[in-house]
Amino acid sequence: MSGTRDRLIEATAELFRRQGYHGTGVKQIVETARAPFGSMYHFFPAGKEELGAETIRRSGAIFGQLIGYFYAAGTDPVAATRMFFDAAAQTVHESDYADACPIATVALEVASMSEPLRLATAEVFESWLTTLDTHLVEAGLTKTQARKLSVSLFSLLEGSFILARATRDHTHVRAAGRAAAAAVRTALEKRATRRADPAERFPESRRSPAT
Amino acid sequence: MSGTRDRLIEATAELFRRQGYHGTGVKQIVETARAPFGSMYHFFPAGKEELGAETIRRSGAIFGQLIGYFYAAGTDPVAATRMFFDAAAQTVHESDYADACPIATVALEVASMSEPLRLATAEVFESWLTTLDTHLVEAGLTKTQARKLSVSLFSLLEGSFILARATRDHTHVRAAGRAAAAAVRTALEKRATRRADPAERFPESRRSPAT
DNA sequence: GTCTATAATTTGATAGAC
DNA sequence: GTCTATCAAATTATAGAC
Repeated sequence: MSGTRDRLIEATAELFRRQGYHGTGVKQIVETARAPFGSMYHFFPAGKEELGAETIRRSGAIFGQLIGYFYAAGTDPVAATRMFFDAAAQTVHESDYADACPIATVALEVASMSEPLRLATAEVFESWLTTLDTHLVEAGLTKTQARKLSVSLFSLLEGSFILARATRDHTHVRAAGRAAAAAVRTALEKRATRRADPAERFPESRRSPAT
Repeated sequence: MSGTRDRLIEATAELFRRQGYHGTGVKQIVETARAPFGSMYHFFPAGKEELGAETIRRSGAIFGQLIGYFYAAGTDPVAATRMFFDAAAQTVHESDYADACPIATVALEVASMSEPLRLATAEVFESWLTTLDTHLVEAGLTKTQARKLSVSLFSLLEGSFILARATRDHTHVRAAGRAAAAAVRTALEKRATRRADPAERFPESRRSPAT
């Protein structure tokens, strides 16, 4: 059917990832997509903002699937974390520091500028956190523990993406991945400890002198 | 003398933080700074890019001083981390999710677009890491340990800023701060352990069955 | 649905009077 | 150094033929 619409979104996604929302012009989008100018406003009557929202959701879904692929059911969360960050670091490096998070740049740009676009980025991020939550809960964490850890994993990834792209040093993403894996391991150990040692349910007991 | 130049930079800094580089027009800058249009090109002959680079360095220096204030000599790094993230979360909240990192948006925007601006952001980030490194080394970590931890602290802060602004939930920054403080505490404990127990210098020994 | 021409506005930047 | 008028180009968006 209308492959043009898809090409427009794919082209926009690629340009947004590298240049952000305001750094990408509509003209550049239709040129990249090899689509006629008028088709853009045919498929997206509300213009750039509508195309932007659609692109954010599409890019977010794809990246979310990638997260789900690494954090698949039955996979060790510690290993998954290490592998995911390492793969991300490799992609950042191989793309010459162009391809990191597909929507982070746009998210920061529109956070205080466009409520529809901000909402789209928020929904995407929330879906990523939910994916991580689910897997961490399967691994034994409570929902509260899982959510806190998911926020840390998200932050370590996104923050290290910023640092890597700015300094052109992808090892920052690997380093953040090591810290992330350690955080996951610690969280899982705490769970194991609590289950194995009921006394640990009383935090006050930890105030006793170290052995 | 020329307060006009300073006002231009200050206005640009404020606009960049909220709207990014491409989302901020030169006209808007001079209006915000209440400066005549011509003055901009008088003080910054190379135009927006030159003003942008100057602004990145200025904003970066101010935020770097803030980091140095929290991580002052003699301060407990764990407490400093918790307090810094909490203060950041509060600022994000009180500014209605407008004021987070002063240069992160610009850093992502220009990473693949302008080498002079990218370099400015890289230098700023590097200076922040160095400030953190110094304090962590004073607290007893090796340079290698300190740098890894600094990258994690940076990433947790920047990543949680993205999440907080997108979702309009500043508690994400607090949560990341808790994880950051925990990472600092763990790193310092490892240091203490190694100093107290020379056997720990041989990682292989940890492979022995748990007691 | 496709494509071109063009409108309307905004962009970064300059010239030149004061 | 200040300020205005203005430029050329790029921006988003529309109209209308095909």
